[in-house]
Amino acid sequence: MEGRRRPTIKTVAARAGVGRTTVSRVINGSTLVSEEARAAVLAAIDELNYVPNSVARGLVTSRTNSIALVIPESESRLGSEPYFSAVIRGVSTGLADTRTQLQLMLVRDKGERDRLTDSVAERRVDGVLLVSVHEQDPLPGLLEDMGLPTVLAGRRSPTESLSHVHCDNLGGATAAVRHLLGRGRTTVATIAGPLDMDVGRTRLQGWRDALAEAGCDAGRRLVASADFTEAGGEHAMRSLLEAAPDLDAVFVASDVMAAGAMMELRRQGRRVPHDVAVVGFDDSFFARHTDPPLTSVRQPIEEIGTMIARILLQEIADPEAPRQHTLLPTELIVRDSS
Amino acid sequence: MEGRRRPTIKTVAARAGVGRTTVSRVINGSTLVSEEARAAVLAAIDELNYVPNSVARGLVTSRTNSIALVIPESESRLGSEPYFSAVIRGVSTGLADTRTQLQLMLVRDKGERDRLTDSVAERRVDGVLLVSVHEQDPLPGLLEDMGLPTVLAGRRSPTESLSHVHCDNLGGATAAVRHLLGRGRTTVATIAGPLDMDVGRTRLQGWRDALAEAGCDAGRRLVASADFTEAGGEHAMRSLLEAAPDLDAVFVASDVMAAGAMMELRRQGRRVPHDVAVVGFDDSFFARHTDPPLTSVRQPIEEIGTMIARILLQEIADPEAPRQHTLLPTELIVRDSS
DNA sequence: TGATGGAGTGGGTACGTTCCCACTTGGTGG
DNA sequence: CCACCAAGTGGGAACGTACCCACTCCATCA
Repeated sequence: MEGRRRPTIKTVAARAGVGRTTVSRVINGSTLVSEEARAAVLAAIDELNYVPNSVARGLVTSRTNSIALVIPESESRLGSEPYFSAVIRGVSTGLADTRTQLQLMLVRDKGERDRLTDSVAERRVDGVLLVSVHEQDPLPGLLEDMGLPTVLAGRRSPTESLSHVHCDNLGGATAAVRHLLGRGRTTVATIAGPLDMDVGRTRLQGWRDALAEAGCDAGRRLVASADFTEAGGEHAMRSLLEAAPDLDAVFVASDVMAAGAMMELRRQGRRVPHDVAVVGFDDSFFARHTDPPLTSVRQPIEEIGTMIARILLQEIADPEAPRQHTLLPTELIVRDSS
Repeated sequence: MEGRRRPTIKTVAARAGVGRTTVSRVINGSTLVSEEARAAVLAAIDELNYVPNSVARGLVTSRTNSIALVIPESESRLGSEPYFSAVIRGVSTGLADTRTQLQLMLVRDKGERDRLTDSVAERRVDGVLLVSVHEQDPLPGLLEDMGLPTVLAGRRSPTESLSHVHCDNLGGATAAVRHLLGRGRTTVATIAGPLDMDVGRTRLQGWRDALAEAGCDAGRRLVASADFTEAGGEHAMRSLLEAAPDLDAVFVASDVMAAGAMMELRRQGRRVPHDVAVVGFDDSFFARHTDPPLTSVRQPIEEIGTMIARILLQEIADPEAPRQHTLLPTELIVRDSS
């Protein structure tokens, strides 16, 4: 009882004693169907165990009911970076009561990048979610030109034209630095994220703003930048200690980098927080478990994921709708490292 | 220059002055095409910027060139559990030089489970990758009945019929416990994973085996089990300390649970490793950063992901091929917690 | 009573591709 | 000189659906 092929809309129509169109109407919820016909069709669908072929449907509607989540990281960041996991979970939540499927595309090198653009060109997805975009990334512009609905988590620049959702990086960073100053620290350095990303630049600006308003030094020797990886944080910490051995606090633009920085501090015999206070960003789950537990700026990553998914669905439904720019708040979580 | 619709195979054929079939042959690499025709077609494709419509292709070939990765976790495990991220990355690597797309399906509740089976019934994927399967999970059997190629990371039981890749949980667990005994510990408890999962039972068995071979107590009071979450680990540690206040070591079946267990130990004033030695499982990236750094059994998670992807591709290409069962080695990484 | 119109219906067609098959060539064997 | 074949080719059909449109009812209204 397995040999028979899958039933089609035609089979159902024959079984229910109606035309194909009527079956189609029932499936798609049209009201122009008599109760009688509807009941017959539903019974037939149930008996035959019929499921519409989404590929055939996609051919005529030119919709695939699936979206792509693009994670363009060359390094091993997905492995260690809870950020991406949280976004994925949030996106999945945003799609929860939809029939939209989620395609995950990790873009780590040229080859994967080509596969991505091909896939998009083949119209295998109705829209694209972009995470962790760099300022000069050609992909967003490409997608915009193709007219494919696109929503970003984060933004390329303060004048971002595409719909996007991001968190209050400026406010979070200034809050972190004010907190450090409030604890009596006088020489607050920073490990910034990549400076070709808005998130990197904005958090750095927050550091600058807070120091400026307190009349403190915000010289170049107190700034290092890294790529959001642990090794990057370690290396940046090393160069900071060289350039500014007198620093007594560091604001680090991500928890993963902060973990690396703390390893380097320990290696050089600086105690946290006694000698150097440390504040991270993200409030990752492991911030509670570092030695000492890490003070961090919490951002609602999962919520960002949910929102970009919802906004994308709206843009797919109505491509003419105006672009949406959403800003979510951050919150400082104080632990023992500061 | 944007208004025109996408070129189809017909457009290309007209441009190249050949028939549709010839274009199709060129695209699909058939040898029965003259050099002349091939060149003309390739030129036309290039000029028109033609990309085959994969949906139309899928309709006739009944292949979608995409597979599903199913992550069936009701809790917030994807967020904190580096395991899933590593699997995702590995799978992506295994798909790297293929044109196969990866669909991610988080199954957290009944609704998402229904969406999943519908999606599979609609034949929106060519095959399925299953992670973290519970013994009584109906899904693997369902997929097997449908004749849809399926590969598991882990297994339901030692007699698993579906293709799967897993690591040497038994060997890893015994190595961990032997290590603890070798350090002079005498009362080694364990926090096992869920006992309705093979991975939970097997790691528990490894603990038993190692204690038995040393002639040590492996009584029920030394066993607690939890759901691989941090809170679960905390709670399990609490009940262990109640039932066996004399314990001087714990083998924990995952790093995340170990992190929770260490928090509880600290809360109760037990020093790690002085009073209680702790060994985890997974060697997650944060094991180096816990306080103290966590000894852990390393398993090649990413490699597991890559292998299940490759095996699935093989089964899709040849559904009659025999099922494959692969076992990968583990390795104990000793740090300060033991 | 005949015109009007809305509800309900189903056949034809298009979506863009692959595959089957029949057709043309030009060369080779008897 | 006539089969014969193999390489190369292209038209027709099929995949399973949604949508356009024309059609039949039957109630309503002038």
